[in-house]
Amino acid sequence: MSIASDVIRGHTDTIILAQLMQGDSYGYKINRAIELRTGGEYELKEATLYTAFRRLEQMGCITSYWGDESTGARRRYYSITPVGEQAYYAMLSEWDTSKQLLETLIRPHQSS
Amino acid sequence: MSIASDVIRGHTDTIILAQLMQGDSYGYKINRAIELRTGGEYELKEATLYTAFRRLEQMGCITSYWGDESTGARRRYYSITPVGEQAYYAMLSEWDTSKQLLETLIRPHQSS
DNA sequence: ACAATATACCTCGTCTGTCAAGGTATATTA
DNA sequence: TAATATACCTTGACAGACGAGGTATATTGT
Repeated sequence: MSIASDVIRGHTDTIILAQLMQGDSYGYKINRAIELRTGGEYELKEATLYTAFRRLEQMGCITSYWGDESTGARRRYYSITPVGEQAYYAMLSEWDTSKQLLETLIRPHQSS
Repeated sequence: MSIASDVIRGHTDTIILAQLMQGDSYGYKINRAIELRTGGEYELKEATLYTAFRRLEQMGCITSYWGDESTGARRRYYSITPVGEQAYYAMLSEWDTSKQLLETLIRPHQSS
């Protein structure tokens, strides 16, 4: 993968919450959706993904339940909570702020 | 500080190199310049800053030398190398790519 | 029939970057 | 003479990412 993980780091939660804003989903599908949306350029590592689920659930941002698939592998579905929605909007807002800040700091500049 | 460090994380090196693209400078001054440019919204923690200097020097991106101040505290100046300049441009390019990618992934969207 | 692949979940241990807390030393200002 | 500003530094803890490993079911190819 071409994108350094340190640049994405800290956005994993936002990415997952963005997916869950569309409705309940499960790990594997979320990762496929991410892959699809980025044209195969990016996907979360499984370990990262499931770590994030645990973290988000503990923060009260998501809840989970087992699907009732009668066939195939079992799926654990995740649902975003009101707390999660709030957190999501806050993260979006913070992204906008820090994006501006970074643009200011990393572009060539002169004086001071 | 209002900006979550995890969002900035991974950009420390780029920020420092951007400063050094303007010419040689030293730690304290670089941090003051960052503070100035962001209107006081952001500054690197000292431990982070000096860790980054060590890392960048080891990567061959910067070199350092002691200033010849006859008064006041001694200063260690840093200079960006050709390797560092190349790395800087690569980081800028990666920022553009990952910024696009993130925009795609974190904004509200429908269907998959 | 059997292997390979896809779907789907999970954990453990390591690595890396950040940073709180602590330290040193000199110069200026109150 | 105490506080603040300038200027450097290290240590240890912490958190997030992820490589490597594991389990189990369903489908597809040969």
